Amino acid sequence: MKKELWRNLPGSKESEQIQMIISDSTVRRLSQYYRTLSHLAESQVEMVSSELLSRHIGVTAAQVRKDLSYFGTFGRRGLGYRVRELQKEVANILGINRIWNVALIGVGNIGRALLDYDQFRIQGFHIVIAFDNDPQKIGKSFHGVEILDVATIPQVLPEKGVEIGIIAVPARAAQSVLDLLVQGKVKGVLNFAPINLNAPQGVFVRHQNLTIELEALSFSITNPYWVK
Amino acid sequence: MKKELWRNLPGSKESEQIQMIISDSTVRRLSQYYRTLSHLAESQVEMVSSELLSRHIGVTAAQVRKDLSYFGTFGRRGLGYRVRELQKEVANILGINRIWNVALIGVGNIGRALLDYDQFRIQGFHIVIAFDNDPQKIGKSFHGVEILDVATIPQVLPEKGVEIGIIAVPARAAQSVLDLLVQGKVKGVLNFAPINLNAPQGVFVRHQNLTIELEALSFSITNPYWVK
DNA sequence: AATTGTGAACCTCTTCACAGCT
DNA sequence: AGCTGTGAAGAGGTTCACAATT
Repeated sequence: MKKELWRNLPGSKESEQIQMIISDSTVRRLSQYYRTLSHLAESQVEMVSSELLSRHIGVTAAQVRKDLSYFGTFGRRGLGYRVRELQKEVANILGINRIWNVALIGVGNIGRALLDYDQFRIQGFHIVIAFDNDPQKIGKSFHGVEILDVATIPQVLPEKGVEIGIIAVPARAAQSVLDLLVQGKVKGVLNFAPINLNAPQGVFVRHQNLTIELEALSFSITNPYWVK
Repeated sequence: MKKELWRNLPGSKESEQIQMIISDSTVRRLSQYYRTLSHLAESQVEMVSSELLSRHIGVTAAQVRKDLSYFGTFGRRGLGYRVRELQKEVANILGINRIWNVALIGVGNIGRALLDYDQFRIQGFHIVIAFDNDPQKIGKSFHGVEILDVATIPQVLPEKGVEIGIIAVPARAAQSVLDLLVQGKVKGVLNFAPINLNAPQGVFVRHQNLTIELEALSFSITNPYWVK
């Protein structure tokens, strides 16, 4: 009784165009399931129930089962899920069963911290090249990663097989950097600049805004009765 | 016809206990409205419509008006909102009309980047003290911020007037650091460690997970038909 | 004429509850 | 007996559409 998502293939007939959208919340939880499954696998745990998995993440067991059900049937009724098997399945779903080449733009304090951040490499995201517009930095290397002129982005990215860009430049420069990344044919961008960016259809942009989170904390502390 | 949220005050009668919950999405958008309003104010713009504000953030105008309506009536029909007035109101709502003293725990690569990150100070979040468990670092200073032994957290935080903690330690140490912060009577925590944390009622914890965002990007690129 | 504030409609996500396997 | 997979119900968040106001 396998149920799977159908791609909205270009050539498919009207009647087959069942467009299924996976919510951002589900994707983010999948990433957390993957991390938990990795820990369990390291601890030699063989089987796991949706109940146990859910407690590690802080959601309900039904939520875990529902999330997984969008992609297939991975468990055994009465038994649970095989840890290593499910870990592999989730990696396939997330597309992290491979190496992603990443470019970093902006080698300021945040950029340097990211270059230094082992976790990216461990998870298969390899920063293979960096860019800056500061002549002092261009031509140098940081943590074994070469720093080039931002102007060369469109040319260099395809050569290096880069598909993901990380923007760590000031807000005023972020949109023009994004435009260069688009010229360089990246498919996804992680933006640390606190500004909304316009990307063409098909280029995915996600935002990581450090002050939003602090301000949200400030709100919760200031108005404790207005939050869960 | 002013409508405002009522606090669920401890002494209030049953019938008055109208518990209004503000969603996380609304709070995060408020933070973005504030940033946009600040830019507009710097540019000497006097009035702004919900339509214009919405386009800066990438939401609908109705969404902007609905978000603001939870807290009062700030606009003039036919005219829009006064930029500086609304900016102040949003600052009050978010609780950022003041200085927050912040403690940083973990002076590794991420921690150092945060110490170095001007934006926090500009937005009124002052990192006044840092902690680590590395004897090499304890006693030193970084960017004018003293680094103390994590063991002293419960004692030092009240002395320094710290209400917010930032956890930038490895996952395995994060829960014990949180427990120390709770002893030190912090009210909110921003956690960079990729692990779920258990906090007592009344202590707010938010997570900033850098790899979740990259993995979500990987999902979007790998399955473009399954996302918006 | 322009724009807000807001109930109602709509849509999306989460939880419930139970049939179906192991 | 235990646990998954899932349709249906429920809860929550967003958009619509229009009366009210400047």
